[in-house]
Amino acid sequence: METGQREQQRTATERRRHELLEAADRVVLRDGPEASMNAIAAEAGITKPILYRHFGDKSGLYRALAKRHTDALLATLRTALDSPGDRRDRVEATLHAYLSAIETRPQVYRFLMHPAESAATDAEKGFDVGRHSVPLLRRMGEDLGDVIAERLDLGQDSRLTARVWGHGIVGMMYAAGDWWLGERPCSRDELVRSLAGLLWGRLGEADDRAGSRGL
Amino acid sequence: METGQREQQRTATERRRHELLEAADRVVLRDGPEASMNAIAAEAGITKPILYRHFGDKSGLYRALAKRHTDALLATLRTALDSPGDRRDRVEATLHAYLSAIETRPQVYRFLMHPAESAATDAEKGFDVGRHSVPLLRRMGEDLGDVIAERLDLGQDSRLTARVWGHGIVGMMYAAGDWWLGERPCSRDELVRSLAGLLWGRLGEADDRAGSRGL
DNA sequence: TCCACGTGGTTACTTGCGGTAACAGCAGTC
DNA sequence: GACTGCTGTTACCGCAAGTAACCACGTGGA
Repeated sequence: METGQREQQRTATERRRHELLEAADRVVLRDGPEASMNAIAAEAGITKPILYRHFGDKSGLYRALAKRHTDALLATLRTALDSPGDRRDRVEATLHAYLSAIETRPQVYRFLMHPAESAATDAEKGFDVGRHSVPLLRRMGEDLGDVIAERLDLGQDSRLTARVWGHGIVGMMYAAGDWWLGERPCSRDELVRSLAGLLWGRLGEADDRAGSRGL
Repeated sequence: METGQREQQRTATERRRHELLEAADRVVLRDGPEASMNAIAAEAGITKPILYRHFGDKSGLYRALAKRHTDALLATLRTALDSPGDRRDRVEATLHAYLSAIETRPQVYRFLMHPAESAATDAEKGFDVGRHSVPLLRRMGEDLGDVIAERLDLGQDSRLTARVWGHGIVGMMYAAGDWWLGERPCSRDELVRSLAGLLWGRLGEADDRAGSRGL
């Protein structure tokens, strides 16, 4: 009755990798993205070279870490995007989901958004400039663009418009969220409603202030 | 007939500082934000300690550098915001100004947006968390929020709504611009029109695609 | 039984960068 | 002439990324 020994063997290295990622996670969430490889190795109870065997270099480790959190966040947003209600309800639910995520785990958020990356480590230098790690913002923008494209009819150039909007809306959510997280100028609900109002065209409808030259 | 010697003396250090910034600029634009202090010093024809005397530390130098470019960009945007035409014309002109700026000098843009910062160098640690350098995105958001607040009447909570919109619109411009700069999926004009359409409420008005569950 | 070998682990090193200490030349000023 | 304040230097510290060389041990043939 072989208890799948060879299969355990096969996945042993993956499980080890997973454990190392858990340790790295703990350290990064405690010390921020500038956590040293030494510190991470120590947290995992081992020494540096093993980390390098598993992840190549620091940015490799960070990419693996970022991927986990990014996948989780994207899944959450997808769920919100499929919530019941009309279109505006869905949009507001998605904004809520995003803001709630960054609010409850700000360290994760900081790590994902400001990884202090570098990449372009000579190897791919001059090869694919600017294509460094396809970070969270891009992936969210692409995903939202896909959803918009498949659900909305935007006339001619519909696909392109959907992508533009995907990235634009994600950016709006990002910058407003980042600012809000730092200053906390209002409740989450107020923020969501203001942003939804913006997306629903209140900017075009608003009255000029008396005496101003108009925006 | 003193030729204002003491005044020249007074500004001599500032002029030196300016020269050093010029050199730093050249190196950063060539090597990216990870340019070393040694490299910058060499470009300026001097050695490291002088840089440190002038700017304190690396992030000090980077802040000085960023401030110059940020001020310039903000002035450009202000001008566009004051251009003739109706509100939508102004918004489109501003989007054009921004995209044109990042298009013509992408290295400057990358440097400003992804400075790979760190700050919190023990001194202010635990003091003013997250207030690290007030980067470009924040300043643009604040500025736009001010302009909106002074020119538009947004009902109750007008000031707050204006700030939210300022940051939101800037973020939209940023993320869409970043994506566009990397992929170049369309002309600048098409991008501007798509974004303006988004801001003018086309998202709320668009039809659901046949057979989809609706966004 | 012994040997080869992959695998998880270590110590000890190199390289390079941010940052600093200590010192030297050279104005102008009391 | 001594003092001050600027220019600049060489030479160093500390630390983090990344690597080389080596160790221990369980397994699987010959």
